[in-house]
This record gives sequence, structure tokens and C-alpha cells, in this order.
Amino acid sequence: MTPPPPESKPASSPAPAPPAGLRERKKRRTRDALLRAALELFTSQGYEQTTVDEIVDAVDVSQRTFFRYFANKEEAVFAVQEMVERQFVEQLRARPPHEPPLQALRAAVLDAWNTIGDSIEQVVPVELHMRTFQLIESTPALLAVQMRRSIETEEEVARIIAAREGLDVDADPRPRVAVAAFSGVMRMTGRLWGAGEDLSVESMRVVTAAQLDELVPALAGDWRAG
Amino acid sequence: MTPPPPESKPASSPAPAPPAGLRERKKRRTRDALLRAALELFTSQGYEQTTVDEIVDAVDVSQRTFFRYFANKEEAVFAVQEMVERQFVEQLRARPPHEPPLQALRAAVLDAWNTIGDSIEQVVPVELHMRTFQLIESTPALLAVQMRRSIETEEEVARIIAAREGLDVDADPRPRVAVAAFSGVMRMTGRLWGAGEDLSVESMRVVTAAQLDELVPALAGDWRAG
DNA sequence: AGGCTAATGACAGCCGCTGACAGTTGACAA
DNA sequence: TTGTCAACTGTCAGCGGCTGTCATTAGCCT
Repeated sequence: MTPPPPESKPASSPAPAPPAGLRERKKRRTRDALLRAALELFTSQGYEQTTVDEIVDAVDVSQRTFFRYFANKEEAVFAVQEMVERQFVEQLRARPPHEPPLQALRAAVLDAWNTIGDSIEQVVPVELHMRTFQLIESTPALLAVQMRRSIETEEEVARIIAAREGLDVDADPRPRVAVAAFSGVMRMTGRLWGAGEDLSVESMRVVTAAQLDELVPALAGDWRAG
Repeated sequence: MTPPPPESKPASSPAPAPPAGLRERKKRRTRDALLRAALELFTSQGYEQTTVDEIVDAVDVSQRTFFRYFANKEEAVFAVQEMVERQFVEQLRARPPHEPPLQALRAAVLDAWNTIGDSIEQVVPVELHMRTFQLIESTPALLAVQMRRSIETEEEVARIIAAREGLDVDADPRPRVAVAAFSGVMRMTGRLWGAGEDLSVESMRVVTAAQLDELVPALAGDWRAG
């Protein structure tokens, strides 16, 4: 639907390789500095309370430069998030094709959470990313964007699932429905985790697994029968 | 989590009763006029392409007045949407308590779509509301807000379901999980409907019913076994 | 009629964001 | 090395969403 312009992102690997030229390296440094400064300010004093001017002052570039790296204030918040999502999609594509849909989805998320740590650290401290995640959950404007992003991923995931099963997404409703239900639980899980105490990655994995285990039972006709 | 301030909304009935004094009636008229003008402009020339100044010029009030009735530009878009959501929640509360959770949810949505027509018409033409729905689905910024609103409703609905079953939402994960899965499918359904041709209310009901019927089958372990 | 108060208008100003233009600095070839 | 080109950046001006403030208007009540 809305693919990013080809030159704006590497679009290949979750952790972009270190670029060759001096110019490219300089760009990366500026971008990373802006990113870190932004996330640090956002998480410490709030998203809306932080002006773009504060961010650029911390990095000592012009406001215009900020908007050349990030289309808007929000985009800075979700730069890392996007890496994680791509990681998930890749993991899903790598699942053995004989797995049932739900099992593949579940395994892909949990695997993704296992391996992203390293990729993230190359850009910002993982702990900062976790605080950012919490910031998103507690800031309505950011939560809204998060939701929209997640439904954009949904369509892509639905197509992957359909392909695995040899189905047409437009002919058979099950791929989209399954992914929609799965995504609903994922979003709810993020909310629960963000509201909780333990902000570790392991905690995230535990909560995720626990909620997913309840998906099928929760849809059973009569809960009291079980 | 974030209840609106008591005086900002009637918060009682989906279709607020006609107020007594001349002052109140005048306020209602101004608000409705702003609402209609806004939706009309939004749906005809796009949300971002419409400035608040254009809206207030059409109604001949000051810009400041617009922002006294609506906290921001978005809120005008979702004023009617909110009526519909409240209607759904009320329908759900009215379901017989012996119904299984999913069945109650399904019946509540379909009933809501049956009865809202009249309530809406008191404020704006139903056809305009339907176009607005489509506008939301095709405008990223609005879709984002829509998503956030829907997860705010989710928690309330989960508590209703839990109460029906005599459960504690924090102790038993199934209410939240079931509602999350259900909501995921609902959102996806709205997206499908908005992308389709038939913008009628009946079409909405048909699509909704069809997608919900697929929820349980879609989560079955092996689709090929069926 | 006249005082009280809610609703409105007018104005100034902040902040996010964009277009245009000019200056600077790496890249690359002669 | 040097000159040219293209990319990156800073500066400035300006729009649109949104808010605070204060004076003005207009329904309400005695």
C-alpha cells in the first residue's frame, strides 16, 4: 500500500551494514545522534513536552536537518520499532511450511524477540528502546500511530500465511481473519507488558507466550465447560 | 484509563435529548452545523486538504469557536463514530447472560448496526456518516486515531464480558484475549468494507457476519484437514 | 430594566512542518 | 592537485493547528 521511497531506507537487512564513504558515515552519525537525543528526551520528559528545537539543539544541527532525516516527529519514535517488525516478518518467512498458521506466527514472534537485541544495540541502547516502547503505550498520539503501523503489517503477514497454505487472500477469508485475531492479541499483550513492572525482553516473551496460549481456549463456545 | 471530563459530553444516551433553553438549542445548532460542514468538506476534498478556517467560514463563526466545540480537527470526524460505539456497548450489556461470549459480541454488533440509523440521522445524514467511515479508512492519520479509540473501548468490553462470566479480568486472560481477537476481526472487517463498492449499512452487516463466522475455523490447527 | 454569566470574537503567539534559495563539503575525474 | 558536480545543510519566510487572554455579545433570572 504505502512502500517507503527506495532511497530513504536500506529496506534489506534489519541492521544496515556500515556504509563505505565518509559522507555516508557522517549521515549515519547525524541520524543516530538525532535518534538517540530524541528518544532520550521523549522518554525523560514526555513526547509532546519535547519540541523539535530541543532535539536539534542537543545535536547542534538545524531544525530543517531533523526533518530531512525524519518525515515528522513521530517517525523518530518508530525508527527502531520498524527494525523489529521487519525482523518478525523475516522470521515468519523462514518458518518451515508444514507448521499450522498460528504455530508459525507464534514461533516467529518469539524468535524475533530472541534475536533483535543485537540489531537494536547497534543503533540505540536496548534499555532505551524498551523505555520507548512504554512511552508509546502511554502516549495516545503515539499509540494511535503504532496501531496504524501494525495494521499495515497485518496485510503483508496475511499474504505470507495465505501463500504458505496455498490460498488466495481475497478468496479465502481465513488468512486475514487468523492474522487479525493474532494481531489483536499481540497489541493487547504489548499493552499489558507496558503497564507492568518488568521491562525486560524476557518478560515480554513470557507475557506474549502466555497470552497466545489462551487464544484458542478463549474462543471456545462455553468457558465454564472446560 | 482516560475518561472524558464530565461536562464535555452528555455521556448518557446515544441520541441526546433536545435541550430546553434557547441558549442550549443555539449551541446544538452551531455544533451540528460545524459537524456537518466539516464532514461535508472532509469527505469531498479530503481531511488534510481541509483547513479549519474553511469549516468556520462555511458556518460563519470564528476559528476559536470551532476549537471550543471540538478539542481538535480529528474530534469532528469521530463525533458520530462515538455514538455508534456507545450503542454497541449498550447492546452488549443488554444481551442475555447465558449466551457464550463470542455469540453475545456478535449479536451486539449486528443489533447495533440495525438500530443506529435513527440516532445518527438526528445529527447528520446517514449517507454522510458512511462516507466519513470510508474517509477514515483511507486517511492514515484518521485510521490511526480510529485504532486508538477502538482499543480504548476494548478494555471496557473485556470487563463486560468478564462480568457476564463471573470472572476477574486480571486473573483470567480469556476475556481480554477473546475481545482482542474479536476486535481485530472487527477492524479488519471495517477495512474490507471501506475498500469495497457497496457502502450501505446492510452491506456492512453482511460483511461483518461473514468474517465473524470464520473466526473459529481460522484458528483451527490445520486448515487443510477441514 | 438591569445585573450575572455563558458563549463568542479578536488578537497574539507557540509549535510542527514545508518550500525556496544559498552556502558548504565530500566524491570523482581530469 | 584542482575543478566540477552533486549531496547535505543552514537560513528564512510562511502556513496551519491549536491555546491563552481579554473584551464584547447575548441568553437568563429577578
